[in-house]
Amino acid sequence: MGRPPCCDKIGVKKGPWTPEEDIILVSYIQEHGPGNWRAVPTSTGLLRCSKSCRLRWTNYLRPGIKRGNFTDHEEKMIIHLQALLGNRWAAIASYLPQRTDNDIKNFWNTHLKKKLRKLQAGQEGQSRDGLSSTGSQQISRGQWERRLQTDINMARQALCEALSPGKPSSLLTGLKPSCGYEKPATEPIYASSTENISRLLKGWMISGPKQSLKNSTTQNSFIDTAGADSLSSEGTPDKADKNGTGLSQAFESLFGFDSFDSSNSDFSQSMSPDTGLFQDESKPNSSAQVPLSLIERWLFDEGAMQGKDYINEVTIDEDNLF
DNA sequence: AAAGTGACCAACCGCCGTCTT
DNA sequence: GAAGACGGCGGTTGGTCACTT
Repeated sequence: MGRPPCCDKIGVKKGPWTPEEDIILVSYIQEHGPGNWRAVPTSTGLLRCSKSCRLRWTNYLRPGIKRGNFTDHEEKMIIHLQALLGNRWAAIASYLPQRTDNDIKNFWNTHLKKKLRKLQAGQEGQSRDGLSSTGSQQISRGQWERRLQTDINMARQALCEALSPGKPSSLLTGLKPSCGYEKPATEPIYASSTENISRLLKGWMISGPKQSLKNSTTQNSFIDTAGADSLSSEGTPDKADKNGTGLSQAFESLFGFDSFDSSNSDFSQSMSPDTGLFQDESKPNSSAQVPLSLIERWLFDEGAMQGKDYINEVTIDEDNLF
């Protein structure tokens, strides 16, 4: 006999999360830390299955998530890593600590696929003119394989050194805080969690807690309901991010902070790994993580690319594109 | 102004390996 | 060892918004 079910199938709510639900989930995790998702619905009263809670946390509420436009740097890394790893979004995301696998996947499907398709179409046009790219792609593939082998070795070495107490490793200096070690003081990773939380609170204020209050008796005392009537009760918080009047009070009430301005709030610091609140929170594959700086160096090795546009060197998996 | 279309993205679904009983 | 739930992952869907006709 296995374990008891995590949640009942009946009575489980689906669809978009309300800001209220977000707050309940965040406050629970603030208290208990992420993990043990099975207990979340029962402990919080959320009518969500544990899977949904975990997904909401990892893809939206988790501290340090960067949203919005991908930088050129990130874009290049994704393209290169996708060519190397395939559609293993979680693995790719492990090299982009501020991005979720879902985000990367969406970005790939909506932007990069098209972009690369266009580029390939352009290349095929060139090929027809007598400029075949097959040879260079084969060379490139060989280079990747050699480099991959090198990186695997380096990762192993880093892991060994990490597991050897009292033996600091230079390789580890570029590792992410999710590995459970002290991050460099200047590194901003996981520092901007307030953006997520403030988004949801702002969204709540915009959309108004009116309807969500109908179904809940918790977490509501701090909400200023003024102006909520003309607004919908559900929806993605950041899509309604227009004003946040009264949010400071709400935030203070919930988390005990004066402000949640993402740039310099106390909350931002409190949610950072240094203060321990989410120290246990981790991304996959942390222990065997290849140091980011090494990967980046490898990814953007000018010499390997011979000064050409690297995208043209990427061997594109047709199955992933079409 | 209304209808049509495409882009974007949050969330669901189903599979698989791991873990617990 | 077997059964079944958990946790994680990748693929896909559906709702919303913006832009075009």
